[in-house]
Parts: sequence; C-alpha cells; structure tokens
Amino acid sequence: MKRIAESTVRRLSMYLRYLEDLDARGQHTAASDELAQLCGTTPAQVRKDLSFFGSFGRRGLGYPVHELSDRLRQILGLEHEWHVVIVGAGKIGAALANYRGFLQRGFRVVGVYDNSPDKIGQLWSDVVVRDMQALEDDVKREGALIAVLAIPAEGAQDVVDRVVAAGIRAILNFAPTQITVPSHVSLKSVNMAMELEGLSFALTNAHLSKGAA
Amino acid sequence: MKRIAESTVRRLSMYLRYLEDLDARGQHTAASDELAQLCGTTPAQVRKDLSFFGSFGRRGLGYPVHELSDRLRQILGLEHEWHVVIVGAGKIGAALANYRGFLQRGFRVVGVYDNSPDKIGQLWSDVVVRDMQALEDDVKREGALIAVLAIPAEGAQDVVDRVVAAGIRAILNFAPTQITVPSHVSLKSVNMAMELEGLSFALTNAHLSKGAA
DNA sequence: CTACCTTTGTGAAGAATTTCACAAGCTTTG
DNA sequence: CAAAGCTTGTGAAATTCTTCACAAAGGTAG
Repeated sequence: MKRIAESTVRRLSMYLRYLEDLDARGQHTAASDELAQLCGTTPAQVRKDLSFFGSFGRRGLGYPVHELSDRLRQILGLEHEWHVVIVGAGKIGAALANYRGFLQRGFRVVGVYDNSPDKIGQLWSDVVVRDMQALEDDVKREGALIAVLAIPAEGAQDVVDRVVAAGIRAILNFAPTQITVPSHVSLKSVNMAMELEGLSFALTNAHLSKGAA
Repeated sequence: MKRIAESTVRRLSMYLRYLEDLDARGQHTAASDELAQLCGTTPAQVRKDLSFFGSFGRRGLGYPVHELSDRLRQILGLEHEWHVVIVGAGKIGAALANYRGFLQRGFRVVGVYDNSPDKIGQLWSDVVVRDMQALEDDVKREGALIAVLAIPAEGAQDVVDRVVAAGIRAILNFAPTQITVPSHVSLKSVNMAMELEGLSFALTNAHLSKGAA
C-alpha cells in the first residue's frame, strides 16, 4: 500500500472538521465539490485523498456525511482517547491545557509539568501542575503516548530524551529548536517565529512568493 | 525569476536561526554540510535553497556565517520592524504577546484587542489590551501590516474582513477554521488540533505514515 | 425501460520539489 | 607553482504531489 503524504493527512483532518459541521446541521450527503470549497482545495484533491483509503462515495450523489466522518475518525485514529502530557506551564502550555478542542477530539491532558516552584501546584482546568521530576513515572503510569513540549529551546532535547525513554511515541514541539527523535517516535514542530518570517518574506517579495494557506 | 516554494522559505528561516547561533559563538564559516546537520536536512538542499537567491559561499570553504545571516535577514524582510496587532486576548494571544522571540526578530506588537470587558485595560508586557472597536483606527495609525488572529472560529472571518479593510496585508491565523483573504493578503494558519491529529494518524498507521518533521 | 444528468474513482499527465552527481573554483601544502 | 583536498553551484534525474479527464455507476424523469 502507498505511503500517505503529510499534506493528505492534514486535509483529512480538515475534511473531518467540516463534515462534522455538516452532520451537526443535518446534511446527509456532500459532494467532493462542496467539501473542496469549504476546505479551500479542489474536488479532485478531495477524491484522491479519500481514494487512498477506500471508496466511500456514491456516484451521482456524493459522500454520506455521517458515515464518512466515522470512517475518517477511524483512519485518523480518533476513536479512542489518547493520553497527553504537556511539558512547560508557561503561556503556551496554559493555552493548550485549556483548549477544549483537544478533549473533544479525544486528546486528554493527563499531566502538566514545570520546574518553577511558583507554577507547581497550580490548578489548571482539572489537572495540577506537577514537578518535572514526576514526568517519567506519570507517563508510564498514565500510559501517555503523546507529549507536547511548550518549553524554551534550551533543554528541549533533554526533555525529549526523557519522555522518549519513558515511553512517549509522538511529540508536538513548540520549542523553537530542532530536536531529534528515534525513528519509532513521530514528531511535529510548530514554530511561531518561522511562520511570521514566512509572512515577512511574502510581504517583502510579493512577486516571488507562492499563494497563501 | 523562479517562484520560491514555501518549504524553501521555512528552511531559510531555520538556516538563519542556526547561523545566528554560530555567529554568536564566533564561528566564521559554515559548510552546507554543517548547516544541514543542524537543521535536519541535506547539504544539497541547503545549497539549492540558497542558490535561488544568489551565490553566497566560497568553494572549498563554505559560507561566511555573518554575511550570510545578513543576507538572509534581507531576503526574509527582517531588516526593518514590522508592526503587528494581536486580535484575541486569550491564552494564545497572551503567549504571543509575551514571546520575546518576536521582538528580537523585528516583530513589534503594537496592539492587543479583545471584546471581553474584563480583558480590556489589562496591561500585558508593554501594551494595554484594547477594545476591538479601536482595531481599525489603530491598525491605520500604527501602520500595522501583520495581524495575528487568536480568537475562536466563530467570527474569525469577520475580523479578517475588518483588518484587511483597514490595511493589513498578512495574517497569522490560530482560529481553527478556514478563512479566505483577497489575493494581495498573505495568510498562514496554525491549527493545533490538526497537528495532534497528524500525530494520532502516525501512531495509528505507523506503516503508512511518512517520516517526522 | 431509456435517456440524461450528476458525481465518483482513478490511471495518466503535468507540475513541483528533492536528490544526485560532477565540473568549477578556492585554499592549502609541499 | 603544481598538486591535492574541499566545498560550492547547478543542470539533470528521480521522486513526490496535484490536476486532468473520462469511463463507470448511481439517480431521476419521462
């Protein structure tokens, strides 16, 4: 079977979001054309993306909204709950810990960790900020497989090594630095400075830069 | 001249970060190989990326660290200060407003805006949270060209239309929804749920998913 | 039942991006 | 100054991703 491109996965995630909207509004079917317009892509792209996983639509009619949502949740692995730890109790950590979208999607924050004594013990939503020293034990006990890193660049790699050793299998990194992980661990990095610099480039070189996203 | 891929711009931004590190450490030259290792890419990629903009290296030696940094800042449009407004004074807005990396890179937050009465008037770092109603006037007066949207999905498009009408030319969107902008406006979206779902997919379909980032 | 309309699923074409591989050029050493 | 050693810059090849275009299939109207 073919490997799936990251861009395809991102779009699946987007299709799902809009399908759920449509479902909530009671719409029963949606054509690739409609989905494409909602998501800012093309009908051919929608059909191709879905075709990697099977054939879910009906010719002449479109896709069954509810059924396709289910199928996409399956594909994306959103059927069960993932346990997530957040490392770093700064503003970004706080934003993530409070973000309701996560729980809705099956990402349950089972722990928030920090070094700073004035952070430790604070209650956030429904978890208490704990000392970093508890990190490994908690990861193991809670069976957390996903870690979010919301810490400064310095020390990020150390934390990565620690959580990986404790059993984490996927990392979402907000630290503005390159980190490395063993091949059995998935990594995504979000770097705000890099995004803003992309915009700065576009503003400075309107003629050179590609369309938006 | 050839159009520049977004992926290239992201890497330029990364090269710059590491060149600045090297510069601070007093290293005078760096080969494509070294830069590639730091950034997790390949030497050929580094050379190709840079070659779109000119030829900055010396054969047999590598790239002059300080000079190339300057040149990259020029290319990325980081030589002068950009004025940025942040719309939404929630946790994400707070994280961004406080992020020192921005100012370092020449992004000055000239205003933070919110609707909520208990947010308005709060002092953040060195700006006061203001009423959304002041948004358009402030954008014009301050000559802000970049807006960061840190608000819920509902109403995001309205805010976009408002800031675009007021003269904003680039938007960094954290609202978890698709927004549209006129073609003269650049747009980047960061969607945390989508990132986590990408990890969930990778965990669920190890055999289908591509390498990490 | 037939004709017509719509929309999927998908090979094949096309475009974009990355990787390869090597000639050209700078440095250093003897 | 010649030879050896690196490393760049870059066409060309390979790979990856997107778009095209159309046959196949379901739906509907008459």
